[in-house]
Amino acid sequence: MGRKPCCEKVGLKKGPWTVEEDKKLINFILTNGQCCWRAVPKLAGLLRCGKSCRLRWTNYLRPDLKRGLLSASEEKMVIDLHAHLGNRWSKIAAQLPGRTDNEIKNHWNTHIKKKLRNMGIDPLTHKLISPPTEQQQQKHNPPPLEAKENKRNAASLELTMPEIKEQEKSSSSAFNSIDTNALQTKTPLFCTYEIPSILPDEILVPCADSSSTSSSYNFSCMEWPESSNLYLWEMDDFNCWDLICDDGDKRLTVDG
DNA sequence: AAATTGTGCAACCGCACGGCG
DNA sequence: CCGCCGTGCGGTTGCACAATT
Repeated sequence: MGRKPCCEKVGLKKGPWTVEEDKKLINFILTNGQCCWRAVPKLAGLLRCGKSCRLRWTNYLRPDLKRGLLSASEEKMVIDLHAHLGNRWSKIAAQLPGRTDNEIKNHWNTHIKKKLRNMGIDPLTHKLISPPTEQQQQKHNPPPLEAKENKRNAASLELTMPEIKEQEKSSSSAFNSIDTNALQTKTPLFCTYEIPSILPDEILVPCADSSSTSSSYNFSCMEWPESSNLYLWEMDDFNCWDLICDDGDKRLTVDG
């Protein structure tokens, strides 16, 4: 109530960061470490608000970030953790070294949600999407998909199911926890109403001890990819930043 | 080839929380 | 205890690029 904005917005730059700005922020943090974010833009000579600087650093410039798509095991972890924690992306990200909450949130919204829906699982509750009543079925025949996903879903179902089945075969599949019979009984063009009625806890993520907290959640069962397609920065990778300095016109890219 | 539509992701916004005086 | 301040979090938006028509 009546609280001051986090920063004086007049004259501040918004939108995508330039290489020049990245350089300034990186140089500042390497020299001074992470201090009061509010002071960072001023001290670093940036026309950004502190929030923006923090976000840029944590989500993109941090040297310990992994780049690239989440591996199958990471995806599985995200699903498991989401079942426990809900949309607490920062808590989920804390369990996935090198991943940011923003990245996981985006991946969830664009990939995982879709996959779970295609499998007849509600991404919010991690339970089977309940079959509609007869009335509902009459109202919505054929059953509507979410507006934004209609077209793609209709086109991709044939592609996604074999993918899912393929993943299923893999021991490190992101979908190990899903009842395989439920999948095998479905045709590529299955709809959610064809899902066999099995109890949600039969197909859903194997929850850890309910008494466990997010910090004590045991992932010893998880397989950590040794050399996935991920690109993990190491200390030597700070050298990447030399490229930034040498190449002022290009956007900062660090993906292999 | 051009126009339209869809997708993925970086970044922004506003609120909540915790520390401090 | 209260209010201020800085920071973190989660939801949402905007835009570039890809796919489709």
